[in-house]
Amino acid sequence: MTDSVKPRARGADKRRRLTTAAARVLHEQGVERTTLADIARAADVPVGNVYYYFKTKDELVQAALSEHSTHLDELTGRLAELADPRDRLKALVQAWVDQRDVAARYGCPTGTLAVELDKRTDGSLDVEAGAVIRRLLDWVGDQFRALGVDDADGMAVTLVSAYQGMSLLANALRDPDIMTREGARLADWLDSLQGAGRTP
Amino acid sequence: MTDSVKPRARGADKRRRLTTAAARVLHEQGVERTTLADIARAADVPVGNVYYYFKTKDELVQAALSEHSTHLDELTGRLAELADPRDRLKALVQAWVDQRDVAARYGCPTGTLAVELDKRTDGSLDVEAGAVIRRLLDWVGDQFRALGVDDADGMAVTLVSAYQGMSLLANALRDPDIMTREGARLADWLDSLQGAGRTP
Amino acid sequence: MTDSVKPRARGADKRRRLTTAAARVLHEQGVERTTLADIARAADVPVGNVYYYFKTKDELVQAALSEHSTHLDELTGRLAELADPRDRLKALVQAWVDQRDVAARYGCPTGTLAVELDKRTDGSLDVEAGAVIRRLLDWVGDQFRALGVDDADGMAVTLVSAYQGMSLLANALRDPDIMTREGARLADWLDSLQGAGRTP
Amino acid sequence: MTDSVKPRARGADKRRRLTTAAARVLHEQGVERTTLADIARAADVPVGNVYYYFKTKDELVQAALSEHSTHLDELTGRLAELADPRDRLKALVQAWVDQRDVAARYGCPTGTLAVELDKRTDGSLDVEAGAVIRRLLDWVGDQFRALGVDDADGMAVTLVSAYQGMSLLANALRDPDIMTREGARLADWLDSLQGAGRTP
DNA sequence: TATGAATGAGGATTCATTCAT
DNA sequence: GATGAATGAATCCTCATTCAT
Repeated sequence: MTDSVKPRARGADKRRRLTTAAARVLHEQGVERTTLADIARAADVPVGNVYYYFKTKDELVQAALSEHSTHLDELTGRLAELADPRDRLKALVQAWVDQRDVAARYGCPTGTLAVELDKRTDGSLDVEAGAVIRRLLDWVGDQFRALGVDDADGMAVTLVSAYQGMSLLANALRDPDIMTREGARLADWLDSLQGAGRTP
Repeated sequence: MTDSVKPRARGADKRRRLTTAAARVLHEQGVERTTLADIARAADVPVGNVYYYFKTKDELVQAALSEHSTHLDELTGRLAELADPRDRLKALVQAWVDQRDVAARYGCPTGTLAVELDKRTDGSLDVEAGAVIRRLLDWVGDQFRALGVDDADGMAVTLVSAYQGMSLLANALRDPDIMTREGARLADWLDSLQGAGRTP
Repeated sequence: MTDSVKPRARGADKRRRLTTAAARVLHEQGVERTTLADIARAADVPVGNVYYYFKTKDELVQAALSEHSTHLDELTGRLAELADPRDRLKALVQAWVDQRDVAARYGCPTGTLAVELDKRTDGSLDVEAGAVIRRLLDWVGDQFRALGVDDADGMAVTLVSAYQGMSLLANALRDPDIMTREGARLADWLDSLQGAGRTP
Repeated sequence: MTDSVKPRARGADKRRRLTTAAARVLHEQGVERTTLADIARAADVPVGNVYYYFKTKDELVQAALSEHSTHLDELTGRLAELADPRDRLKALVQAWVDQRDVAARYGCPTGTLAVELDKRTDGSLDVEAGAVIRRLLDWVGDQFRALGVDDADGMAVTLVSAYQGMSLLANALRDPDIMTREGARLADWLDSLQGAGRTP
């Protein structure tokens, strides 16, 4: 019987639903404009019950951050199957471009979260948002290193910076095509790199 | 008598103080975390008096946006004195780098404002934030055009995008050096461009 | 015209009404069982407006404490008009007895407040409640000293202790007569004391 | 088999643990500031399970009250072994003094519970708290009667009153020495009693 | 114009109690 | 009997906005 597993399964399920809903709604509405009731509604969970799973709103923000971090892991996991680091980076850029419509409407989930959390003077969530970005930087840096370029970490900053910048502009101008065009430029840049890289 | 002028003068002064305070405090704390009382206090204006000058909080946000727009005008005005468009762009980049400490703490004023306002579904402030960024894009595009490069507007997007991206990363990682390094890279890139702007 | 004074007067008035209401309602219902709405209603002030005068619930508790402290001052002020310290102490006891019905229903305002606040592990209100009691102890000690008895402070503890004890018992047993009987016993005891205060 | 008994035994054990925990935690934190979860945790019983043993929170308060009542019985039971009623009363006072540190931190368990419950307008727990105190009064009165003093019940009120008062003061001032000094005074007073008592 | 005061609609959080296994 | 999970009513507190003078 799966019956005996059900309660716990349902509990885990609710936690999952709340996390997913939090990630989505916080991305769409921002942290401050999102009420717990919004998240609860999106997850189809009674408001009072949210606190069984998350003691504070900040813990939900934290969970959303972890969710984005997990998405990053899944993405880099898939990209790891590509043999050539250059192909991995190009596939990463392509993944960004594929998200152009969401980015044009709501920006990069992690980037916009970081922007909002960095306004805080209290708490440590800002640091955690930075940590997710740093993990992306590290992975990108590893690929550049595998490519044999000088200053792999500097190039990682350039690439991720370009991604955050184009997402912000696409969002501010509500124009997904910016993602497409800048993505193409980045792909060309990656193609042009010999062992020693050139700037875009 | 200057007495009769004083009230009006003081009125204009208050409006100005409120606008300046709004620009600064909204940048530092974000729109949602800033209360009218915060701005009133920073401007040394009684809370109840704010509404004489600004009918809603959004009007204050709007005023802050205009303030940033004015700053942009002043900057481009100064840059216009440089003869070479390439020098103008390089000076622009240098101006960004000069702001690195503020950027590392609070991000680009206009960019972070745009990120926050873009989360809204109501109002039109998001559009206005985009408009400020578009004016920067236009000005940069004009310089690239003067330089004689192909796809001047596309390059403008690349440059402004890089600025927003490096500001966001510097902010998220609390590292002003990112601004310095990426700024240097952008300067190199501008130097490497073939164009009418510089004699051989 | 008193019109121009009115606003401030009304403001001060409201603060006063809130303080008085807080002192009474907190005494009657206890700190934890009293909601801000209870106090607001008793003072006939809209709930949201309470926060204009008191930033937190604890500040209202604090105000209630000050109110009791003021009552104590007023009482000792009146007693100071009596020439003989023994008479002062006896009048103090009489004042306690006069409050027997309130004490039988709700206990000593300061004592019960202290009991409740002493359960807290946070904040400093418990200390302040103790301070009010200590001021009573000090005043009583001064009278005993004036009477020329040995160990005036120890006797003060005994007297105040007796007051707190009889109030607690009267309250727990809902029997005001306990106040009357113990009050009489205390008066006898004061009379029996040898001291400089009374000629033979 | 003891197997079939075990569950019940365990059940009784849990009930006991809950009662003991309730008595302690309610004394330390007060009724209103103590959550069922606090008690459950202190008793190492799952929250949801508490309701198998106690239908409401008030029943737990009631159980705590009974616990204190039982402690009183145990104490008077031990004191009954002393032949002289005066010695019994002096031993009672000594028992109070022995608890001085707890009293200085949390007050008399029954007294502070009574103070808190007396603020209620509903329920009957306030009466029950009074009943425990009355049983103490009755026992003390019996001892005074055995001593042959006039107005034994009045003297009982005086003695118990002194105990409650000194506990409250020790608690409010966080000073256990108050218990020691007042205890000594009470012992002297008991010693000084002839058949017909004198007030302290 | 200026300003202290007022207002009420939320919003996060807590918790006793109940319920489904 | 046992227990994790669920529920919703309450409560404190915030704040944009309005008002009276």
